[in-house]
Amino acid sequence: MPPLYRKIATELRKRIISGELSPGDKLPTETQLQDQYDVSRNTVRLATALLLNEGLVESVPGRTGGMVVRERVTLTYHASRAEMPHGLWAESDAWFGEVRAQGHEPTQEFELRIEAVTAAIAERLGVEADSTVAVRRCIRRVNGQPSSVQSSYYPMDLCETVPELLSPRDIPHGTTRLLAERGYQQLGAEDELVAAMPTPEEVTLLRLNPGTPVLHYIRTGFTADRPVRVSVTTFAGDRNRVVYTLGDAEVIARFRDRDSTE
Amino acid sequence: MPPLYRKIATELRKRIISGELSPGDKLPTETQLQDQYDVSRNTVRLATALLLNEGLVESVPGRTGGMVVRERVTLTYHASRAEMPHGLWAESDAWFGEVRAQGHEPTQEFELRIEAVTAAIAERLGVEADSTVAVRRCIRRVNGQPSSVQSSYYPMDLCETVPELLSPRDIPHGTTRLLAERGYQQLGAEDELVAAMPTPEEVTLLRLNPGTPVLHYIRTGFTADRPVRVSVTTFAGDRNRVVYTLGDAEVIARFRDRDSTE
DNA sequence: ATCCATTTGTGCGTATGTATG
DNA sequence: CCATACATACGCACAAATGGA
Repeated sequence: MPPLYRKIATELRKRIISGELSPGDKLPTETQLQDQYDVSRNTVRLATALLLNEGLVESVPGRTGGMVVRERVTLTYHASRAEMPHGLWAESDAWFGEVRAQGHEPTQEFELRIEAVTAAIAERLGVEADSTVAVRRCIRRVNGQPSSVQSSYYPMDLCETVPELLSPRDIPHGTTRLLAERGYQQLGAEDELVAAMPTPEEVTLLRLNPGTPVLHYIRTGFTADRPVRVSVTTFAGDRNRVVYTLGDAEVIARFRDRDSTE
Repeated sequence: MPPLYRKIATELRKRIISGELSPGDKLPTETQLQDQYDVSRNTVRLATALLLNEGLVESVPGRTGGMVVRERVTLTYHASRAEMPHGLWAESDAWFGEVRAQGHEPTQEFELRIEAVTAAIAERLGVEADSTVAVRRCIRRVNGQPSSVQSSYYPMDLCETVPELLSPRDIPHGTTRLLAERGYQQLGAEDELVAAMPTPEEVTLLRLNPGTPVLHYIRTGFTADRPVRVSVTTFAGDRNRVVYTLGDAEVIARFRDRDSTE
């Protein structure tokens, strides 16, 4: 027999998932739920806290506020199209194009820092634990709302050959192409994907609601000799999706076309 | 100025992240925190609830219990190695091999069901919204602990040509190879990755602690003509990582070797 | 096997603060 | 300014789980 607050949460959750309550609708107020279930306000709040943590609702204070059922808009990020392997597009160009194609307005802000590496980055980048790296950080927004944060790490010795990396602005045709032009051609990459709960820093950066997980997407790019770049992208979990196309992309495109014309 | 419970959570979080409190260590008890910060028990519990939801700690009731700092063991799933494109391995064989290679003991249980499709599956599988599909469900455990749940959906017409799909047991060399032998060669696939908070069902299935997100991994497999399979894998977010190798896998392997021999 | 001490879990009541229309 | 919603904080009580005496 589950405790009261769980039962209340379960009933409300059902009403949300079934569609009886659709995005934008409001749950009964705390007072209404108190009366309805004949419980204390504290118990009601335990129930709604569960739904908040599941990301099903968000709370809006004020006269006309309440617990509002959240909407889920998903933006797709095509990882296998970005910067690989005969990279026609710069990664940021690719992202801009994708967002626009999905009917939204992309913006991004760049930032450059020189930092000491963390253990996780050092290992992937194949540099000493106490070395410094150039970090190109980029906040990407969709319709003004923060959507993802990307930090790209480059070994310092690379920046001597390619000083443009130290520019705190967008690089016109993308860093991948720039590196290739200077003899560092990215031949392979390894992508890692992890779901996690955000750190408080990520919460403020991405304006995450409580209960929103993030998707960490870590790409390590290799030339023939060694890793030349590690980029860590943090996606707001409820607003993003990462997609890979494997094998023959034609068969998939063909199906999509047939699908949309029928 | 953040509220009291957030300040307490922030201090405790710092001690965990800095390593002052390592996995297995216990936070001060609720009573100790009450005295230490001179707050009510409720406030202390609001603080620890945050850490619980971030997955940093888990609670153990009882005499010697407490809030224990959680350990993070990550298992790697190589998505680009599984079943594609010249598929040497069956997907489950591949998974078994990977888990063993990482020094753990894999087990899995199969289950077969015939179900009406959901909208999400119907769209990906290219079938009518009211049609039925064969669902092969598989719970994968690592060292006895549930690690991921995979549901593979096949259109019913496929099961007439390939009746083995309806077996509620493992298929020796994998369904991908079986389908290929019957003329349904999987030429391409599309993978989608999404971070989400688990449904209560997923919580019980995967024995998830509160505050643990999941990683949904959806693969749609295509023959030259159409989708033949959709598999939805739900990974416990704190115990799994999905990896893709893009481009020239050699350059990455070379670096790994050099790395491990030095 | 029993009881006890400790710790977290659930639940009640109350008061005051803050945001919004 | 007020009414209403959620947010923070206090206090209390008892239940459930766990390990040790």
